[in-house]
Amino acid sequence: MTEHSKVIEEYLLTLYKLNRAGEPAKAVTLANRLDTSPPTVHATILRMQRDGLVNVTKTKELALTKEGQSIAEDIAYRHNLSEYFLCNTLGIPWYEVHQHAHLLEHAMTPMVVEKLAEFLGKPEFCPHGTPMPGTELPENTITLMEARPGMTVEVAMIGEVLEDSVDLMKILHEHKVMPGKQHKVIEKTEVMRSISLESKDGPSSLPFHVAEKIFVIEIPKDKKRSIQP
Amino acid sequence: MTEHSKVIEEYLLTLYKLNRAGEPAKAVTLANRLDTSPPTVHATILRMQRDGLVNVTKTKELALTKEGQSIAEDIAYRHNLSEYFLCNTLGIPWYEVHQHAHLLEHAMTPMVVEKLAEFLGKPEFCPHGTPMPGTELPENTITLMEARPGMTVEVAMIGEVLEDSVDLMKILHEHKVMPGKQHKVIEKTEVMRSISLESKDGPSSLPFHVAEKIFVIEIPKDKKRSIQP
DNA sequence: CATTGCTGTTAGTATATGCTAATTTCAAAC
DNA sequence: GTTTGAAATTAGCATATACTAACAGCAATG
Repeated sequence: MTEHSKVIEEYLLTLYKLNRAGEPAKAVTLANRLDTSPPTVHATILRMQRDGLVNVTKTKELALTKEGQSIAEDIAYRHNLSEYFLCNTLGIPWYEVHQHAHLLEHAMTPMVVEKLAEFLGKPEFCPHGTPMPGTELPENTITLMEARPGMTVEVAMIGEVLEDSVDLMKILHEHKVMPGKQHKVIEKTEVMRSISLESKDGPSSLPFHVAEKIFVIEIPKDKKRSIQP
Repeated sequence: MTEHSKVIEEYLLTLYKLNRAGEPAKAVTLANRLDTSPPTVHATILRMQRDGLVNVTKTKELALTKEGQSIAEDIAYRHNLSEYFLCNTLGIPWYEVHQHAHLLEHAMTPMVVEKLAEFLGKPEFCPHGTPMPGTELPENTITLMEARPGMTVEVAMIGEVLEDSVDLMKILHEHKVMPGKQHKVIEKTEVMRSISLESKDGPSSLPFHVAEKIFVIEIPKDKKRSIQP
């Protein structure tokens, strides 16, 4: 497993995240996510193919090779571990750790990863609730879009796409829409294209495109708020 | 203070260390330290001049500009802070933290630096005894080369040039030639070009070129070993 | 003073990463 | 089936970072 440039690592991680989110991994998507021109993405993908990191299907889908997958998981782990550290050890707010981890993830030797993981107690989720590679969200996880009015849900994970906007993250933070917090689904209006919630910290309203990226678990009535006194 | 590439940061840091060690900063030296060909160094220095990071004197000496100096200090701080963290928090052996810090130093945002410094209690020295920018070694620090037989000395700092060789560092570690440890200077032989020491952990012998890079403080007889029970 | 040798510099290349503009391809829509 | 529009690709270029080979400049040495 040779070392790869920051750029290549970024591409690998993005492909990995697209896969996990079940979104099609095409060159355009990379161009958008990475804020890079299509020709540049094209050239980079050629190099990645040459180096055995991705394969391009007939339908132009990008598929990670074994090697590419393995490296991508490694980067994702370093990223999530960094976020956990920044948040829980250094006390940087959970809604802005992403950007700092973004740099650190490319600068950790295997020894640092190992020792840091030990120090942190081998966490299985990052502060946004994203499971480390190898770990999964509970079976009964649904998106907030799928939750029905009347349900009480506990936030499990804030989709990684949302992490890119610190502003949005900050708003989620202010409304306590964060892993571990419970909210009651009040209504889902097509006209406003938004979902309104109610928690002990007050009401919130989330547009559909955001609700789609928030993963929650339904809490049976009798267990409501049992976790948060 | 714009952001600069890893490469430029390396050049700046190397120039900074040469300055502090009182060694002349020429292009060849950079080429050797950075293990890079002279033409490459030449080209890079041109860019650094263009960007106002260094000036080249008539005698071809490289001098950091205000800007260059300030950035270099910042990198040195990030490096030393990383080493301290890796050693004292993660428990990575002091003799091998350098290589890991070498990567981290280029990947820390100002916020991470600030929070990490707070978390670590604002240390003033790295595990090799190198003072953070702004801090100085005690006035009475001398090199081991300057110490005379019969003296008892306490190691203050392992010169940064030595850090590059993990093998050498490991040997220093095994002989407890590390910051805070006391040794008695037994003899200094011109023939062997080495200095022999004796500590409670046993005898050691250091070649002159190494002794030149080890900084120590003389311990008055009546205070011998007062620090290490 | 001429030679030797280190240092610096030029010339010529290569690769990774980026861009814009233009062109091709292909599937979906009319 | 032809049109249309998004996606992919090609062409052409720029910059940072590398290298080797060749040459220039200058100081120390004989």
